[in-house]
This record gives sequence, C-alpha cells and structure tokens, in this order.
Amino acid sequence: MTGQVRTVDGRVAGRRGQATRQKLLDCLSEMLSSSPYRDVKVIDVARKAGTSPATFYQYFPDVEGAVLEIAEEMAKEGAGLTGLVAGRSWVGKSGWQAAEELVDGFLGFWRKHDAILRVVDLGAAEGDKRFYKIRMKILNAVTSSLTDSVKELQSKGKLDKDVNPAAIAGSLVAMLAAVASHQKGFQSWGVKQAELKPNLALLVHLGITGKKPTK
Amino acid sequence: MTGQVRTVDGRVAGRRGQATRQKLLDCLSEMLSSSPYRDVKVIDVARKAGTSPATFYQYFPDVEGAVLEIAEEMAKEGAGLTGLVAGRSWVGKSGWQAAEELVDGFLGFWRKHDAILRVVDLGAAEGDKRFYKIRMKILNAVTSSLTDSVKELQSKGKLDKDVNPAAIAGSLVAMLAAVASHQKGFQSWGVKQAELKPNLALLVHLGITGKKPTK
DNA sequence: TCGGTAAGCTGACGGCATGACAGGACAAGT
DNA sequence: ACTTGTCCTGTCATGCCGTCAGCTTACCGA
Repeated sequence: MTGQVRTVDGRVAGRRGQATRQKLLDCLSEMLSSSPYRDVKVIDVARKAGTSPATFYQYFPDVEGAVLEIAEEMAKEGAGLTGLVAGRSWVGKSGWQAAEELVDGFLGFWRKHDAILRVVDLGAAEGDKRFYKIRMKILNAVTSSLTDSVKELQSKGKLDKDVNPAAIAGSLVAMLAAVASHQKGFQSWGVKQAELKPNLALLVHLGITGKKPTK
Repeated sequence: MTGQVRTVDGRVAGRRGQATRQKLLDCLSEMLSSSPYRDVKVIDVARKAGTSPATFYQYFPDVEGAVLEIAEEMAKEGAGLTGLVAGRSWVGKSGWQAAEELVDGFLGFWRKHDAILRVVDLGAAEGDKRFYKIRMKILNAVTSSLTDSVKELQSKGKLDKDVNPAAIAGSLVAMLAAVASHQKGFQSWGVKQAELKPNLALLVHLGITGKKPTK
C-alpha cells in the first residue's frame, strides 16, 4: 500500500534520492513561510537545497506538486486532531474544558503549519480538488467528531431538533481556521492573543450546546 | 483629494487611457475567476484585453498592483455592508431577523467577489500590509458595528461582562467569511446551501446575545 | 489649417524561469 | 576492474518578464 517513492520518470528512489527529495521539500516549506506563494520559484528552492532545478523536476512535476506533497504530510499529522473532541462530554464544567482545549489545540496546529495551510486554503477556494480533499481531511478530523457530539446532545433532547449538526460543526471549525489564519488581524481591533481564546471557546460552547458554559 | 489616474511613468491618463486601464482590470478580474492566482500571467491578461504586455506595465507595476486596484474598488462597495448591522435591535424577533439578514448579505457579497477576495485573503495571511488593510476595511464595516451591538447589550446587563465584544464580533465575522469562501466544502458533509444560512444565523445570534433566538 | 505637445501603444530586446534530455558521476555487488 | 542501476547536472529550446525607444493618435491654441 505504501507505494515506494518514485521519480517523475518512474524510477524508484533510493536512500540518497529520498534524502534530496526531502531536502527539497524542507526548503520549499521554508520558502513558503518567507515569501509570497506566487513568487516561489523552482530555481530558488533548488539553490537553497544546494542542487539544480533539473533535480527538482526529477522528483516533482512542478511547485504545486511539491506543495501537495507537503500538505499531504501535514494532513496525516492533522488526523490527530480528532483526539481533541472524540469522546468528550459537553455538559457542565467538562464542557467548558472541552471547548477550551479544542480551541487551543486547533489554533496551535494552524499556527504551526500556517504557511502551507494558507496555500491549501487558496487551492481549495480556487476549486482544486486535490487541495480541497486535503483540507477536508484535516477539518473532517474535528468536524465529524463535533457533529457526533451535537447529534448526541440533540437525541437527548438538550438541543433543538431543527439545527443541522453538520452545518453547526462545520461553521465552528471554519471559524477556528479563519481566526487562526488571521490572528494578527485581531490585534488591530485591540484584541490580544490571550483574550481571543476564551472568547472563541465561548462561541464554540454556545454553538455546540446552545447554552452558556459553567466555568 | 481624488488624485487623477496616473500611469506608472507619471503621465495623467486621459479618457482613452482610462478605458484601456479599466479593460485590463476587467480582464484580470475575469482571469482570476477562471484560473489559479499563481498562473495568471501579464501576457494572458493583455491578450484578453486585445493589447500588449507593455501597455499593461504602463498602468500597473505588476499583477499584484493591478489586483490591489480591483480589491480597493471592491472595498468601497464593501463599506455598504455596515448597513446590515448598524442601528439594528438584537432583542426578540427582530434579533433573529437581524442575524438572518446579516448572514444573507454577507454571504452574498462574498460570493459575488469570491475570486478577488481569496487573493486578498492570501495576501493578508502572508503578511502583506496593503492586502491586510483592504481586508480590514471590509470586515471592519461589519465588525465594528457588531462590536457596538455587543457592547450595548453588555451595558444593559443582558450579557456577561467578561466577554470581549471585539473578539466575539471579529470571530463571528471571520466565520462568515470563511464559510462563504468554502461553501462548496459543506456539500461534502451533506449540508445544502439553504440549510447553511439559518444555522449560521443561529450561531451569530447565539454569539451576539448569548441566547437562543425567538423566531 | 497647421504645427506643437502630450497621451497612448507596441516591437524588440536582454534576462530569467521552465521543463526535457542525454550523459557523466557515484555506490554496491560480483 | 566491470556491471548495473541510481542520482545529478550541463545544456538547450521555449516562453514570460519588464523596459525602452520610437511610432501613432488625439487634443489644442494660434
């Protein structure tokens, strides 16, 4: 299943090849953090990795292809985000704690991978199915768990029947992602980082349970 | 104040020049809707406008410069979004109506300008202050009004004192923007367009007032 | 009517990135 | 040393970028 790493022209990559490949990915990742996506050139990545453009094209069809690779890697790590929600109780104090930890974990993940995530976001918004799929993979990790939580509360009669669990969960997750992408934006509204989190947690808690949290 | 339109080399643009300039902007706008931002080339825009690349560079320093121009134009229109919130009452049935109309108006605006907005979003996320400023201009139109609404409810004692109005308002607006950018994403969770809006309105209402809406 | 002046446009050019290929360097086994 | 398959790069054709000089067009005052 874990098909060997292959070059563009079909050869299987050996140890040395994989190292070069990885180095190219690392350098690309670094460049994405420091310069606009539109201005990232193959030649710069290759130079940074101490190799030539031709080598780059041996392992990736183009910049986009390499970006997808990095994104895929990140998506694997993102699967772990499920743990932030799965099996959590949303009643009483533990509900508030669940909200806080969800916000914290999510923002941390997004901040860690912000450079690649904004490219994924762009690709998805532009309608590229490959990026779209990766974005879904990450968000689904959280959204589907949250959806289940909402459904459960609904079935216990603690929540109106006419809310759509998936819509609520999806919207809240989208909110977390958006806020994480533009954290700096809040500073111009006079909102500090530390203040942001509890307010996000409040919104999440309100959205999931329909009630104010008991802290 | 309304400085004349000027070419890159300082000449003032006459009627014909402004027409060409506008045509270039229109064509660029169209291209942004149909192809990835990264792949939009000056030569394509020029060809589409029936002119030459050199002409493009007479009016804009580069693609980014032209995009900023389009974005600025849109931001002016975005100022009208204030009307969706300003002077609204958030109590009782009118509160639910306010939430519904806010969601509707916001999603409509975002959908109308989705191509340019995703580029603005990217630029802002990458830390480009010019894009960032434009994004703020649009979001502020709604956010500051919403912030006022929250403050008012707070001063009347209808809302906890420890919530930060700006953080709440900003987060809700970010949510609306994010959901609008990725509306298609919700379909894969089995959420239809029409279902999405009332659920978003519910979240907005909950966030602003802290209470379930009375419909 | 006739220049004069500024606006408007483009052909052409050096420079650089792209993407493909063939051939040389290198490591490992025999 | 020889073979085999991996790995890298020099080189090349192509195409876009960004600039400039110079040509055409429109406007205006005499």
